[in-house]
Amino acid sequence: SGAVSALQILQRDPGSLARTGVLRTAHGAIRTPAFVPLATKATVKGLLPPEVADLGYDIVLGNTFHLFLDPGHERIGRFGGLHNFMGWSGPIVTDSGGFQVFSMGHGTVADEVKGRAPMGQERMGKILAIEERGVTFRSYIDGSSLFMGPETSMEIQAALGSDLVLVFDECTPYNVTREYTQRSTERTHRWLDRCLDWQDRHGRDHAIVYGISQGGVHKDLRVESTQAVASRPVGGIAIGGSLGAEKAEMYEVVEWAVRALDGGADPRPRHLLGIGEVDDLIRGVELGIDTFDCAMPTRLGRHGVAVINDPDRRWRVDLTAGRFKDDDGPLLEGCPCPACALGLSRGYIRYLVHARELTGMRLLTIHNLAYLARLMARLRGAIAEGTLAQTAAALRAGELP
RNA sequence: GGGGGCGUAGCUCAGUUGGUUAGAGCGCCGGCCUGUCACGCCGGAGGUCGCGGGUUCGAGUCCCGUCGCUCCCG
Repeated sequence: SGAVSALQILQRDPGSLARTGVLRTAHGAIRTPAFVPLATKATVKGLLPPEVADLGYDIVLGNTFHLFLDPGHERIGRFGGLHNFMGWSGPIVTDSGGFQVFSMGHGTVADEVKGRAPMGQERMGKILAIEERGVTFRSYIDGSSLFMGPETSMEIQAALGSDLVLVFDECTPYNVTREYTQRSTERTHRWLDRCLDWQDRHGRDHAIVYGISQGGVHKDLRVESTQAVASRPVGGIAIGGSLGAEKAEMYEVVEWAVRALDGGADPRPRHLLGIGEVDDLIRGVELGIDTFDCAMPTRLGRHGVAVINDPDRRWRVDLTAGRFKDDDGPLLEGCPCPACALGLSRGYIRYLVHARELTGMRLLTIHNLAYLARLMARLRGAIAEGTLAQTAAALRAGELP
């Protein structure tokens, strides 16, 4: 289709579906492919906006569901919108709240895929009903019963003033029947139309509305869903829902979705929801993804895990392990990030994390985000220079300091 | 000198009228975290219940002695 796209593609990689460009929004441009740090509750936990920008990030992600519960979108609206409220002048993407419907019922993605019960006691029983009109759930703030539907989500995101708006969807779980996935996906499409109707009547012109592809891990459903989303006047396409239990399966599902977009030629921006491990970002870029978001670098950082160039250990080192108590070596040899530049030892950082000092969480959050920012910058540069294949191979081998 | 209290896991403590493989929190060790409810989740190791006797079918629980700590009065 000849859809107008906010994404200006500057270079395509001849050997893959990858592309690099600039995604223009009312609050500035995003260099793509890009990783988007999470500012779920109006802050990248532990960091100030200038620090996030200085690490090389153009955009952050806020969460409709959480900000709706507290402090409320109307209050944020009175503060002039989320940009003004949190002091971030760059682009903001807001997740619609659809994923929270999933997590309130199933816990984390890893738990659901592995068939484990949700972690914690408070996770279950929060979803009261998922119906055609929307979702009724119990507030974790005060226990009250609240409702969110497509129109609610759009209204909240409008009040927040987000630049990239994600439509309200149901994130389909892995452990459900094909029939459930199909019915859920079709309902998500009807919700998409309601979101677009709302946008036509009340929306801000400069907001870029992303539809969300569902269909789970079923090829026909995934392709149909992606094409259904792309056939609507959406400004971007996000890939969501269950992507499978293993990475190989996930890459396959993502490729089905991207190839369903005019064989990968659709110029509109594509976002891969919730993915952010190092090898997944590399492959995602090769599969033509423009933006990613993920809790991994920031959440793991707060839990004492650093992202490092160690492919054999899932790119991680868990500093809370006792063996680091007396480790006077650097977090990552040769790392140019602001945290590593201080010359602090693994032993010190382990101690801070263990003592639950905020500085420990900050240092690892900064390091992890800096690592992913460098990774994405390398990938963008490689696509522009036509060296993606070699660069991706080097990055997979752990050659990024 | 007289009287009271306490000694249970590395730490702080629970242990019902004596009843089966002695618990918790924290710490320790290991695993986990992919559209985030920051300070989380799961699992594991670890104690001859200060020591010595006694009563009892059975004692961390009762009795005696002893050692240590602590409080009050002289």
